[in-house]
Amino acid sequence: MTAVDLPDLRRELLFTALRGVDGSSSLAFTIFQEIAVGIVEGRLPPGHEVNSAELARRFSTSRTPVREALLLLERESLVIIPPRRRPYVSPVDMRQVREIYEIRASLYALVSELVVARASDAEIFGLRRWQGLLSADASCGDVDAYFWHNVGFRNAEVSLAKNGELQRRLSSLGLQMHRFRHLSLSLPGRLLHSVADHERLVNAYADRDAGLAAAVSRSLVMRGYRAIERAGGV
Amino acid sequence: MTAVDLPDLRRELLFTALRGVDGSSSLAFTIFQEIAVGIVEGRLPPGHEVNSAELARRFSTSRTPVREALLLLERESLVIIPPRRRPYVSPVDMRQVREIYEIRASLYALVSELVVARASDAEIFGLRRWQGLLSADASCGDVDAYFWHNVGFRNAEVSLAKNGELQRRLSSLGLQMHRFRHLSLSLPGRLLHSVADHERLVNAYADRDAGLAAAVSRSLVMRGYRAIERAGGV
DNA sequence: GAAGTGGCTAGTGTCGACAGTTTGCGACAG
DNA sequence: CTGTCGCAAACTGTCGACACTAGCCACTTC
Repeated sequence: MTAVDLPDLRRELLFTALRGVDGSSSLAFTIFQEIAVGIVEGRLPPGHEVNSAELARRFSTSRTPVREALLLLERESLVIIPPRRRPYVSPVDMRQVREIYEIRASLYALVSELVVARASDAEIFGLRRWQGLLSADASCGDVDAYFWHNVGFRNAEVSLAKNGELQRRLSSLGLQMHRFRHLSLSLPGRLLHSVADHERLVNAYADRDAGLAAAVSRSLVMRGYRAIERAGGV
Repeated sequence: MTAVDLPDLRRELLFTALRGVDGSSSLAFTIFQEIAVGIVEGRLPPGHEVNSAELARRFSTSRTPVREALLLLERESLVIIPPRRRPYVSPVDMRQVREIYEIRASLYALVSELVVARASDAEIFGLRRWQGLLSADASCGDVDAYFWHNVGFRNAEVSLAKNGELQRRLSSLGLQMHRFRHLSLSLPGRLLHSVADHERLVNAYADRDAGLAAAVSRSLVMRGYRAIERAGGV
């Protein structure tokens, strides 16, 4: 991977499942992506006010597509639009983090159950490839690569669950979660735990043990939450 | 309840958790509600094309708020907006029904766990009031009243879980689900099963048995799905 | 000096209009 | 009679403009 196409790949991973949802013009979606990336990467901090006229100038377009983009951002809870007032980047508090992780834990447990029920042996074997990448990243201590390969692993997993609605909703939650991801993985020892969990998970898949897979998935997510908690919150 | 305020009450139950999400003008939200009700009640059948110009005329407004309303409808998966083509009411197929029920089952299981962990005894006791209404409706065989009291029960339950994100997402799923609700409850014997389940659920809450409550919740939802399946699908 | 009041500015929500695209219909060839 | 091409109507996406509201500052008043 070069430094050029890596960001594209990342964006791809973030927005794939959401693209289909957007039926409106691709112009609005482009603006939506641009701002969303700015938010999840922290360039636009929580509380930062966004000005539709200024955005329109910056993207050299009128305010109409910008407004639609803002609506899309609101749908993903990245922006809050008070009536008749300026939209602003939504704040992240510890309460919301907890809420999102609770939902994710439940839904990934469901994913695991569905994978066991519906994925073929070949498909499950395909997950081992991702797991291998994760192990390699962890032993290098490459937190960033680990994170993105982790996203890839989860995307692969979710698509094996063969539930499009679930995929869409998890993707939406994922976008939110990327805002505080740096807190979750940068703790010492965190990567090794995570690698061990992934290995247990793939083994549970191979054994077709739905209960175990669900439990591991759930604890994997909640371990991430507790890591943030231990790091002192957001 | 009179015949006048009943529809309002119903609309309230359907849209409460979504209203906060909408930051845009109340005009767009009003149009959104109007069309959404039309869709979930079947007046606008799947595949029906909606014309933004005509809607603008009907609500005596311009096309801009209508477009925003359509975006809101798309966010709830009630409408599909292909690029540069007319939006149309999204079709419901059995696959999607299954997908939604799977997610709902998981999330209501989570709700039950959270209720056990977080609700006070008094709050749990409050659920018994709803349960009483359900029993009464079932013995009268009043399917319609049963349905709406059921919605009330679930809303109460979800609010006891004290997870705002979860509430919003379940509300969104609920809107979808109302499109095929009539299939789920009108089967003979269905109501009695459902009443028994609710009783077991409230008892599990009172006993603070998280595992049992989650299991009952899950099976309660999936029983609804199997009822639709048995009725021959959508 | 503090509190209330009035105008001023920035910015949203809405509107009507226009360009580009899709769709439906009819003419025409095979 | 059937399938294809082309035109006209319809509709979407986008634009610039306007009214109206929220928030702010200076000014007045007690």
